[in-house]
This record gives sequence, structure tokens and C-alpha cells, in this order.
Amino acid sequence: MNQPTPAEAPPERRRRADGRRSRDAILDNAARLATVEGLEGLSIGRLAEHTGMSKSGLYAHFTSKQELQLATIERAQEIFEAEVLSPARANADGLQRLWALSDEFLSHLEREVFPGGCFFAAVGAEFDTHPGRVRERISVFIEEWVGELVAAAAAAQQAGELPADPDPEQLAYEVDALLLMAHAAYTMYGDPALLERARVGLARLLGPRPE
Amino acid sequence: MNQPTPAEAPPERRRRADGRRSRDAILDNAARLATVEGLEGLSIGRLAEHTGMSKSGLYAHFTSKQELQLATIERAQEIFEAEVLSPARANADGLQRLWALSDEFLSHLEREVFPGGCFFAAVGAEFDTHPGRVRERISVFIEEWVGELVAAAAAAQQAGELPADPDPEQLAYEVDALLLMAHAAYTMYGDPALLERARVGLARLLGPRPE
DNA sequence: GCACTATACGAACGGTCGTGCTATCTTGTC
DNA sequence: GACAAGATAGCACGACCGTTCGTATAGTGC
Repeated sequence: MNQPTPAEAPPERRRRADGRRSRDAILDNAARLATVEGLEGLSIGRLAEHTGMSKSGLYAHFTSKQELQLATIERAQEIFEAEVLSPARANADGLQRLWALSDEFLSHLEREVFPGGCFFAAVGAEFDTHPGRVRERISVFIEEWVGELVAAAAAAQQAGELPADPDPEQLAYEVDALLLMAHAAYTMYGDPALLERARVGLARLLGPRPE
Repeated sequence: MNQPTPAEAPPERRRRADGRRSRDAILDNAARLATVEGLEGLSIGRLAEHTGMSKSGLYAHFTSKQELQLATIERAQEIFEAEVLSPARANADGLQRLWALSDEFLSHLEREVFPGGCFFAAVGAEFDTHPGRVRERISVFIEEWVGELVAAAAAAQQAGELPADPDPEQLAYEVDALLLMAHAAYTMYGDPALLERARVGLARLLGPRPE
């Protein structure tokens, strides 16, 4: 009933090179600005001004503000992948990777990859009370991130690098708590000592870094 | 140089009983709605509609939106005092109070005193990148809250209820991290098990509840 | 009970929001 | 080099924003 046939699929609009470049520039700015102004508070006009193009020119790349927000999340996810997940995955599964995930996360805060700290912590706090497609995508990503922590914790336990007592989910929760706190405190006060406190807490939780 | 004399102080406008009642109702709604819509996203019009009065009638109680935001923070602080700090302070200083502060905080999340979780976590995440008087007041309150945790941790250590090893600031940081995580996770997913995880983490940090 | 004034309202302001429409450039394809 | 289509800009819209103003109503101190 009303099922779209393949023939009715969107006609696969071809993209021009300059258009793709513009779109990339827009989303780069959007991902970074959203951690400062918020994903909702970021207006099309200001984003256009900041990108150096007209409001309608920018808007032509998206069918609605919500599509822009979803594309921004996707771009932020790519940045997070490149800056945190990918380097951490270069480490062996288990305790080493768990430490690497934490260290890379804290490093991306310190390097201020996003001016407003962790993108997903920032927009997650904004959209946790706003049901819809945007919130859905954010929460899915957070679940994947937590899953990554849980998997590393479970591997560490199976390798005997960590005691089995707090189950992997609990361990991931406590690690994530320290990372979230580091984001919140460092974004609010800007003092690197507040990142170091998270590292101290992690050492109490995981023991010293392996190797 | 341009120093205000006492005579120039604001003429102490007298308040009527019904006006005070209206103002209280406005701020009650504002404090709760701000955890959902955000302190900036909450518009005068919607707040007025939600309170059952006209936009201009509501606005007459404040000289600007920023004054309304500051008054809202003050009201939220009173609520937090009544729902969390005051009951916790009924406990003896030291480990007992540290546990009470944590439990009362988690309880106020579970009872949904604010629909968007912890007021100061929510608006703190919104304003951490917005310098100004609003952010200043929020950060001052957070410092006071952390100070309360630090003081209780220090007292617990001096009473020999906790090892002296992680200094009180570090201990307070880790406790606060679990509480912040509980707020974020519970607000996003609504699962009480996510509050329980914080309690488990606290037990690993502080040992079992005393008495 | 009267005079005073805090309170509340309706209307309107300049501005910005997201969103369309149309025209004009610019790029890639044959 | 012509031509279809993508990219961008200009303009305008209705809605809502914070804010102001004039005015009617009603609580309070004398």
C-alpha cells in the first residue's frame, strides 16, 4: 500500500564539484558552530554569513533546517571518527584500547577539535528533551560510542587485564562519566587541570596505562 | 567618580500580594520549562501562554529577558536547596552527608523535580559557551555545589571514614561525574537502571552507605 | 471609601527566523 | 561551443521574537 517502487526513487541529483566543496564548508562550520550556539540556536543566516555566502545560496543545499541538522550530525560523526575513534582503534582490543578511547577523547577536548567541547555531549544535552529524528540520530551515535567502550572493557576482562567484578556495562558507564565530566568542566572553566582529574579517575578505575 | 550614593538606590517599588503570586508562578514555570526548552529557547510568549497570562503582563515583572533568566536561576536554586541540599544537610558531616548529597541528587532526578533533569546541568551545558551574567551565576552555583561535595569529602577523610589518598577535590570530581552522567543518561533514555548504575559507582568510590 | 498605584492587557514596533520563488551566473557533457 | 542542469543570489512571505506604550482594572494604605 503506497509502497514506493524503485522507479519512484529520488532521481539521484548529480552534484557539481564546487557545490560539493560549498556543502562541505557549510557542514564544517555548522558542526563546529553547533557546539557553541546549539544545533537549534544556530540560524541559517548566521551560518551563511560565517561561511561567506548568502542565506538562500546556503539553503539550496538542504530541503529544511532539520535536514541541515541531520547532515551536520553526520559531518560531526565523521570528524569524531577521524579524531577519536580511528586513532583509538589502532590499539589492540582490550585495556589498551579502552585507555586509548579515553585518552583520544580527552585529547580531542584539549585540542579543541570542536570549540564547544564534545559535539555529541553538547547537542545531546540540547536535544535530550526534544523528541524527533535529530534526537534519534544523536542517541544512536551515543549508543555506538558506549558500545565501543563496553566492547573494549569486555575484551580487557576476558584477557584478564581487568577484574571481572564490575560488569563491562558498569565499567563503561563509569569511564564515560569521567569523560562527560571532563567535557562539561573543561568547556565551562577552560582549565586543563580539569582534564587531568579525569585521567586520575581513569587510573583508579582501570589501573595504569598498559605497555 | 560616578559612584552611586545610597540616595540614588532604586526606589524600592512596593509589591502587591497578587503580583508576588504571579511572579512566583511565572518563575516556577520558567525554572521547570527551562530544563526542557533551554533558558534561551524558552520564549516570553510561550512562557506566558503556559502560565495563563498575556505576554506583556508577564513581561511587566521583568525589565528584560536576561533579568527573567537571572530570576529563573534564583528560583531554580531555591528549588534545588529545598529538594536536595536541605535534606542532605540534615545528615552528619562527613561520609554520611556525602552519600546523602548523592542520594538526594539522584532522588530529585528520579522524582523529576525538573522535567529536564538537573536544572544546572541543563542550563550549564547551554550557557557554558555564552559568556555573560547568566553564565556567571550558573558557574557560581556549580562551584558552591562542588564546594559542598569537597567539604563533605574532606570531613569524611578527617573522620577516618575514607582513605586520604584521592584528595577531596578529586573525590568530589569523581562523585560529581557519576551524578552528571546519571542526569545525562536518565534524561536522554529515561531508564531508572541508569540511575542505579551511578549508585553502584558511588559504592565503589565511597564504600557502602554508613549506619 | 478614596486616592494611589501595582498589575494586567491589547496593540504595535523593528528585527530575525525558516522557507519559498525567480533570475542569473557557472560548470560539466556532447 | 552549445546546452542542460547545478549553484548562488535577491527578494519577499508569514510567523514569532523581545520590547514598548497607553490604558483599563483592582488591591492596598490612609
